[in-house]
Amino acid sequence: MVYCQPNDNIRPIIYFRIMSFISYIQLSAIKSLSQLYGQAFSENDFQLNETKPEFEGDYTIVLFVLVKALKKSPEVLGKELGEQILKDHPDFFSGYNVIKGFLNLTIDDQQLTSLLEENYTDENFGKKEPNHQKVMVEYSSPNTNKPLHLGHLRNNFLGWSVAEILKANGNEVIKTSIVNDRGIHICKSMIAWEMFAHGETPDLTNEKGDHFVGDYYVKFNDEYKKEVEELISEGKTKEVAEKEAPVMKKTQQMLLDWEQAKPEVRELWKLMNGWVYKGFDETYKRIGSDFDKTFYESNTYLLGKDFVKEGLEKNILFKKEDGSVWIDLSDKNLDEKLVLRSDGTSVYITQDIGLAQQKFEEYHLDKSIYVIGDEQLHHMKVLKEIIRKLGMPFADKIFHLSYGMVELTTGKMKSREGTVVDADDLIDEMVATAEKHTEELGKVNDFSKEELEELYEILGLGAMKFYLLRVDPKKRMIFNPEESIDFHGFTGPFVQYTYARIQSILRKIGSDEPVLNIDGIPAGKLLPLERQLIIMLEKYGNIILDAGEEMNPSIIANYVFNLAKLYNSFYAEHSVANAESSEKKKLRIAISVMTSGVIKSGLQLLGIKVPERM
RNA sequence: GGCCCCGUAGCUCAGUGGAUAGAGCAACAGCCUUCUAAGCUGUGGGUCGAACGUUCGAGUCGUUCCGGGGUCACCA
Repeated sequence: MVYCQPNDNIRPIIYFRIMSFISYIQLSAIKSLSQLYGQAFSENDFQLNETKPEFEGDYTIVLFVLVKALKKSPEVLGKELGEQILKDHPDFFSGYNVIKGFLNLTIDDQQLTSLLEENYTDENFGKKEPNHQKVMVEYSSPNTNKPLHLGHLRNNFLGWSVAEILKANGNEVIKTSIVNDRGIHICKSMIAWEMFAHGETPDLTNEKGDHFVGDYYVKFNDEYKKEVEELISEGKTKEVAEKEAPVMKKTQQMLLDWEQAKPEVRELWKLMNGWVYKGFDETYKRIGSDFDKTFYESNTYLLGKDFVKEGLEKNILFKKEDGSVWIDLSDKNLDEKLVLRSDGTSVYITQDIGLAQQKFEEYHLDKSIYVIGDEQLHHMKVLKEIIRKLGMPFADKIFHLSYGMVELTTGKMKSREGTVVDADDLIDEMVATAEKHTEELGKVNDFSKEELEELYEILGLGAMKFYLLRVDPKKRMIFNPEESIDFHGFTGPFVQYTYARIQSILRKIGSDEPVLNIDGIPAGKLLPLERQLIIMLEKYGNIILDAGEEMNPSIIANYVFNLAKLYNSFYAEHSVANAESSEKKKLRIAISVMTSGVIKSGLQLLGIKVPERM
């Protein structure tokens, strides 16, 4: 985004607050081109890239397109433009070189140290001013008949992180969840509990409520399978057996009773959902998921019926002979879609229409984001289309942030086959791994028990969140237990380690020098790694922008990893505390402070905390 | 079958139409008397699924094909 024209009367340092290097260079090039060749240019007339490490320079203008337009050889054009840019912005650039069709520009060291000095203690570096946009992010949205599993974790981490990234881009964000607290699946657990529990409760068995209820869901399926097999052995067909199994009939009756608000059914329902919520809350608290507003399907499942009536009157919807109501989407390459059953009850999509409407009315949203798996791409497309056809104004403000399934190395997760990775178990395992590694290394033996436990949580969850967020959400991912448990390389703990390492340096230096108030970082020749770090730090603002536009936390994860990697190379090469001169020491302290700040900030956008020591 | 997504190193993944396609893991070889070795440095490993096409230039864009997945319920 371009905010203003570069002007030689304004010192470049001013731009640091309002404009990224890359924007500044782009405008500089446009201006110098116009001056040179007497015609107007735009950012589409050339390409601006980061210079590849094997060449000298920081940013590169690709000249080929210009070569064509201006009918000059790349060498001549590059030289003329390089000279002109340097002449126009002598403070900002210190040199250029032309190789083939590439004009490589080098930023002046003084600009880099100025940028560092301006920003190195700024906790909000890279984040944007409020843009007065209201965005709702719906995520998590669990069923209350079984505990959360690995797939839910990807959803939760993704939703939470995207919400944070959107906040960092200046949006006002409302996090919500729609709890799927009613329906046949809940009744299954309820029936099984009535049949087999003999009054047991999570308190009596000392079990987490969601797991407790989930166990009865499994028991239901076992019983159901048994009954179906019995009926088949009595000579019934599979279809008939599945319909007539007594336990299934009971469950369907219970659903009807629930809908008629039969008190004893509602009471049991409330009781068992209460157990589940208690279990969920524990998990949510542990993984850091939170919601500004929770919708319950039991409150929203009747919504949307008004629109059916209205749609019928406007002839947008039509009724079939059996009384069911449909919408024809064949003009959008979609089929006819049922919106009301023949018995007059609503289907999933009917409530979705109603809830969407409620969200926009209640919160005056500019955008509504749904974090839902990609198996519902079709459903969300249909929903959007129906809303558009019904003439609701917010159809284009609905965005489905779809993400791929998490699969295991052994294949897909299936709850009925017991091949799910339970969320709580996985977290425990990751935290235990963190404990194991930490004990082996023995660096924090002086920590109290409480401090150690906190550290294990930070590291275990950091590893897990990073593992699930480092891949493009759109792609389905394979969960490899051995790899996920690795704390080396492209992992959360690696990045956390870099942070802790910097804190260690600063603690040691801080005792005799003020670390956070360096007056005047001296100019001077920067070493390659010093330059690279400052240039990389400067990019953070654009990274936040990209991640926001794409709604993709993996952009942050990749950036923060590369930053940590670069710092570690720097660390191995140059000493901060024992720098060659006091000027270099000041500079490197500032680089270290800013690096740790950006790491902390970036990880925070992923929902990952940083330890001061590890 | 229609529509949608994916195919890059042994594995997991990066890669705004631009220079010799990059990381991590795994393998191998080095580096702890100096700021945390959960680290650093190096080596090996690729017909970017295939073929055409567009372009000065294609892993990236288009078409076709091959392979994998999803989806097309009076389920949620």
